Amino acid sequence: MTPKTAPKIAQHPGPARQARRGHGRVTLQDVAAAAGVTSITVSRFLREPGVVAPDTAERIGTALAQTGYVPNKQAGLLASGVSNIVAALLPNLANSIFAETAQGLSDGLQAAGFELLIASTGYSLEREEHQLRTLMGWHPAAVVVTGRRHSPGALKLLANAKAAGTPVIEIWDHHPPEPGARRTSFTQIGFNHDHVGRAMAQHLLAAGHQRLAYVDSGVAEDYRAHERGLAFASAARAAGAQVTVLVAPAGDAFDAGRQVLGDLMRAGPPTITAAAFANDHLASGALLEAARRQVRVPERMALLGFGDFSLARQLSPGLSSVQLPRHAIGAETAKSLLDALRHAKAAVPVALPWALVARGSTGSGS
Amino acid sequence: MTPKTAPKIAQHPGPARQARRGHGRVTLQDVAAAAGVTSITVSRFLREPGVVAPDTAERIGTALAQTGYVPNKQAGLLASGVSNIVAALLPNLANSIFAETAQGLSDGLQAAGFELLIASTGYSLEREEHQLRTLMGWHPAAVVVTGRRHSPGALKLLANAKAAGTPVIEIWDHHPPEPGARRTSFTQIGFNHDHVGRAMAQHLLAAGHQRLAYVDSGVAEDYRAHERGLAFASAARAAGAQVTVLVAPAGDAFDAGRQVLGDLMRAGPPTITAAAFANDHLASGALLEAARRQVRVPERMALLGFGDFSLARQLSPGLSSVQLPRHAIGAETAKSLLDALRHAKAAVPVALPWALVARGSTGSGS
DNA sequence: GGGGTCTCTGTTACCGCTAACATTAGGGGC
DNA sequence: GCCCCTAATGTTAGCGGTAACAGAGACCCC
Repeated sequence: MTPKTAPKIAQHPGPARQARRGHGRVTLQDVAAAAGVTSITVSRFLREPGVVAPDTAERIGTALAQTGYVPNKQAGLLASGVSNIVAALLPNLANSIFAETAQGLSDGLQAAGFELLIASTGYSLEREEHQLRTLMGWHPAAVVVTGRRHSPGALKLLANAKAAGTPVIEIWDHHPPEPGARRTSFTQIGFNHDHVGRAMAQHLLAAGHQRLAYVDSGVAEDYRAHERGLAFASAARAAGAQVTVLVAPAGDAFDAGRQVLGDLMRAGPPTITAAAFANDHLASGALLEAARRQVRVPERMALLGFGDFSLARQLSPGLSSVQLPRHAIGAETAKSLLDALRHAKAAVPVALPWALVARGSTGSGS
Repeated sequence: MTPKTAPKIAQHPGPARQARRGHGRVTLQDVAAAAGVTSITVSRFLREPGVVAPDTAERIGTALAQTGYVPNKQAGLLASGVSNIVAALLPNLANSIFAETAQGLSDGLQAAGFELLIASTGYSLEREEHQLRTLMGWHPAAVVVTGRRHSPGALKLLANAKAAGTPVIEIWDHHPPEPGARRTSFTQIGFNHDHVGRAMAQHLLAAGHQRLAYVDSGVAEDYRAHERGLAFASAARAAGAQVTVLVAPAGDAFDAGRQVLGDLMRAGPPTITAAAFANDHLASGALLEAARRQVRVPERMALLGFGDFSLARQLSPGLSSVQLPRHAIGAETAKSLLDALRHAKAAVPVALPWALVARGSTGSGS
């Protein structure tokens, strides 16, 4: 049996080659045929309706509606060589902290006709590299990654991208380059976690506490939480206070926070009187557990969170926390990116504001 | 000035056409040249390393490492005509309810070499249609949408996709087709919201309540929450109870829940003694507000949530709620999808289990 | 030793679309 | 009438890969 082909009519010599066309989808050619023009005219019409003659435009419009044409992005991007894709890598989407950033990015990019391709890394550098490798296959117009720590392979991919003129932005961090480090530097949009850690310590010190604890995240790879802890500890110690660092157990963050409260109460002597947490979930768990155990907050134990989740101010006493530019990081990144792409220049780094919100759990109001 | 071209060496006649190649990226051709083979050999090596001779494989491996080749997905997918993309549309990513579903989908698909393209609709049918139109441009291998209600335009797109052999799955719902409705039916993977609403009513009735309220979501387009409310009300009324339906104000869901508690206390006579909520955030807000006002839960007011967020069992009393197959919906969808694609058949619908978890807020334990 | 089979690599054409250049028809100035 | 210019559309050759088919050796068997 010869392969299935259309009957040949006076065709040039050569073997019957199996046609690859026909995945059943409507192409520009089909639309063009229906409108009595060639495909390029339809292509032009789609990008700028004004350039074709009014009656042609009308026929093309009808043809488009009739056929239900859906443009093939693969073909379009390949042919034009320009990409309207922005690739973004976040540790996590389930966590509201990053979901809002994603939302901010998405809003800003969509308005400008860009598409967002998101992947999550689960805080693992290995997964980040793998995801990045996959994303780069789409030849994105820009790349957004979270934080300034990456695997060597990922760094190479990012450096290559930057060298090829693709803007690369690191979000959720804003840190001066390490003195000795020799690596390509990328645009940073976020805030300085050292500053936050220090401010958290100062807030507790100002309330008169001298025996402090920092409760680090159970996610070992969350280096930003770790950095805040280091800054917290060093600021507190510089002021003559004592600091214990605990690591929250893995699993449900509320439960972990509950459990940590027990550890905090048991610690000493000397007794710990105030604790700062890597995130609000942990802190909320501790606050709820304190209520259950009738531990007086903030008198016996002051609690300070990070992230200012909407739950924080609902508890009683309200949870003091650090309010973050969650959405702004995404929005600013989109802005910076678009600017860089439009003017073919590097994206500008941005340091975004954060604020320590004092509530009842560290002493002030309710 | 003539356009910049390479010096021509005894080239065939014809005008100098400006080269379009050269976006600065490494192509298969470059790798092939470095390895001393043709591009097709490298292409084969990439997909199945075993088919090329061992020493060729080694040279190609070296060439790949040297050049830092990143495959161009646009070109690959276009040429092969097969897509490894699954497009998914969810109302929201910031909401943990859907984030976990996305995670389940992503896990299942990534293991099978598929890529997930996610977009969010913000519960708006209009945005859904727009996003769907955009996503279809990638010619995905399968399409996942949330719920069974779509705009006419979106329905047409989905029907076209299904007709072209692309599996289409509706998640988070599982509902018998409406009798009169004339539309293409798609595979559903989720649960029946009528059943849940009824069970919520029965739970409160069994605890002896006769004056009930259903607090609907502030998101008008969340028809599933609305359906649960209708089923709740009709089941309760069938049992002789009275039902009031409230709509939560927009804005922060905790605050809305707090506010609703006030409304519930003020309602009557006769007094309302139990309320079911469209989600756990609202219910938690009400529960926290009840604690603040020293309203006794469940004696004076029983509260029942939906979603069983991790916060639910942390409060005291614990919030009774409906535990949902959040992750399973994603995982099952991935499974069903992969099966359908592998065997070129329709995806099988799945009804997934949910469970009403009784805690202190409706009477039982702590 | 001839022919068959297997392994490996190459040639050609094409995926669906767009950039660059070409062509045609009509309009206006002199 | 001729020329030039503009507006509208067409022709050709890719983008960077992959499918289908072809061909060159090596090996084996009778």
